[in-house]
Amino acid sequence: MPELPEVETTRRKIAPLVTGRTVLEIEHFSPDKYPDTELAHGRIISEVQRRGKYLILPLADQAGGPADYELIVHLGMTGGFRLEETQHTRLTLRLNDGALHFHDPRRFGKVRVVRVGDYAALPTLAAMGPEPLEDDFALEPFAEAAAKAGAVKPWLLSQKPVAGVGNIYADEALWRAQIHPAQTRLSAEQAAQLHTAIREVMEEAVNLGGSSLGGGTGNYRQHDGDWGGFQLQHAAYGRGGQPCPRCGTPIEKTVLGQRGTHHCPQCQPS
DNA sequence: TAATATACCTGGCGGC
DNA sequence: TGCCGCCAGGTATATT
Repeated sequence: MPELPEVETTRRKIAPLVTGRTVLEIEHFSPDKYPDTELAHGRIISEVQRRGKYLILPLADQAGGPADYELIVHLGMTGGFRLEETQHTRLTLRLNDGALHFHDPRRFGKVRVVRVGDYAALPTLAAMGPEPLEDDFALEPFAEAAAKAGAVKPWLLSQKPVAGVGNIYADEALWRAQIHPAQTRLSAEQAAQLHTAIREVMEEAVNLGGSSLGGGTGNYRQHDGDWGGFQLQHAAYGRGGQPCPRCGTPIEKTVLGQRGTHHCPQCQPS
């Protein structure tokens, strides 16, 4: 399922296909699910930005002019862009120079057009924490918040301490930092380990094009059908019952905050 | 205010 | 072989 590395990979791949293009029409049959998309018609996509797991496409009414609206896209669990229409195409972005199809089997994805910076309808985006791969993801405020936080994994998934961490990368980062997912109030040393682990995991996953998982409908693939490669590096996520790569103890699968959670009971004691 | 629970959604898969 | 029900999980919303 798309988390920050998968969304960043999508951003890099679709940017050359849409930047500078005029939106002729956004076609779909779900006005409730994809509101205000008609506001994009006739506008020019000036660039493709990313904030956490959201893609943000600023829209200007003339080439080189300031953007007055933004097309916001969240891939949900199964969303992605395709060059060809599929059985699960939910929305089509028709441009003056081709088209992109939003493929989303489980319909958890979101697409909407808003005034620039007006994220009132997207509270998670409005309250998004710092980007993990940017300099503003500073250790000090992270450690300060971690010292007061509840269970660390749900805290990470809230997007407030750091942007873009989902279930897979939360499990992987906690495994690397050797912290139990349910631990509360991290020590300064643990916060520093986790801070480093989040950066490492995200950086490696972005470099490998994200994770593609087999089975279920959670398959993430890039717009051209390419698969990511980070799933081959998973140490904990999806490896319940298999030996921990660090100590050999079987990885335990539990449920925490309604989410499947994987950890090593030896390396990540509670 | 914060933490926790639930709904949304649908294809794959295991069990019978 | 076919049917049934569980499972996956990011976000918004409701509840505690």
